[in-house]
Amino acid sequence: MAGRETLNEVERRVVEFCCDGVRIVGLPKSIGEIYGLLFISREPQSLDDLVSRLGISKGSASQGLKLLRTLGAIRQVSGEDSRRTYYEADMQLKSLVGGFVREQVRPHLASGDAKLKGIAAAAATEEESETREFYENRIFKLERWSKQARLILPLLQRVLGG
Amino acid sequence: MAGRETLNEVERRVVEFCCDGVRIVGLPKSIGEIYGLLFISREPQSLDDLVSRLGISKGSASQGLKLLRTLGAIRQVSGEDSRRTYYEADMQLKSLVGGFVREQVRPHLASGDAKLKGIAAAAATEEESETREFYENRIFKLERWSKQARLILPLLQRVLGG
DNA sequence: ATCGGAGTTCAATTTTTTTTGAACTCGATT
DNA sequence: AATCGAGTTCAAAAAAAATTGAACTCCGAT
Repeated sequence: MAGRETLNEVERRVVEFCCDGVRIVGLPKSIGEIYGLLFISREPQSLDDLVSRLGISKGSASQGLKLLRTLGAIRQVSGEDSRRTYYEADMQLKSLVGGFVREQVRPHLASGDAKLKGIAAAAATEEESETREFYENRIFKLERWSKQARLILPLLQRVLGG
Repeated sequence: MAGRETLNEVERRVVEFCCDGVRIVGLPKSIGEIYGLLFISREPQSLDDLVSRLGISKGSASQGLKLLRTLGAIRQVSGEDSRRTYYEADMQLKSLVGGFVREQVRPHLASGDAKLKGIAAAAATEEESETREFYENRIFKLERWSKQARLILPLLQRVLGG
């Protein structure tokens, strides 16, 4: 059963639902397909199961599984064939969001902060004092935004998780 | 001054910063450029100012302004030439996020909910009772996620705004 | 009522992102 | 030590998204 080559209606719909979901957060469709199928499968699935049931390439499946692993959205488990690796979905929204924040959001915030420093330095060289003050005021706003973004993250965790 | 054709260093850096920002939330670069330049300009800018200073096409500028207007991220104001429309940036993070949620997030949540109904209906036709129960359990989880996503939104508003 | 120019639209083009597939690695099997 | 096959890699192809630009609309001035 775990190895049949087509999706039933529930599976198809859940896979599509997950595609929509990952697109919202800017991840490619194949990620949603893989996660979706793992999510709605009773048995753990191997890479080749995903390839044949979703009709995607080995390359996509391999890369998709890799990303989902780094996000902590799936888990490796053992299955019937001892020399394959099988996967199942982690279902805690908390850990999905946590992984996403850690891997995709925090790096951006960090590089944003670095860029803000550069902007401030450039503004400091502005000679006309009114313009310089205007710039400093604007930069202050940007810095506040960055702080507020950071503030959201632990809050998210709290709502979803503990 | 408002009409010069190049960006100074502060302007360039702020524009780039905003590009990065909008990419995170999945909007095209041109949106970030336009918002960024309005954000860091002391004078309101017209469509043609944006075209010449950012080096983008009229089409892009027009479409970008339209989207930013629907998000409530910019405001129309009057400027020196009475027959042009000038714009300035709305700087309240609250209203930016509010507009984004209203225009880009809520519609997805709504269509997601509709799809969940379809999944539930499909699951109800599953004949094997263990599988059906498994599906129902999974669908329950998806429904809970959807609820939690909605829960976040007002919370966001509260942190950023009121 | 015609003209001029600001702004919009959308099909074609360009750019970016995603997916593919064939060559490869590596560990287990004979 | 040669083979098998699961999984990875990455350059090339395909698909998707953004941008352009030329034709258009609309309004105000002549």
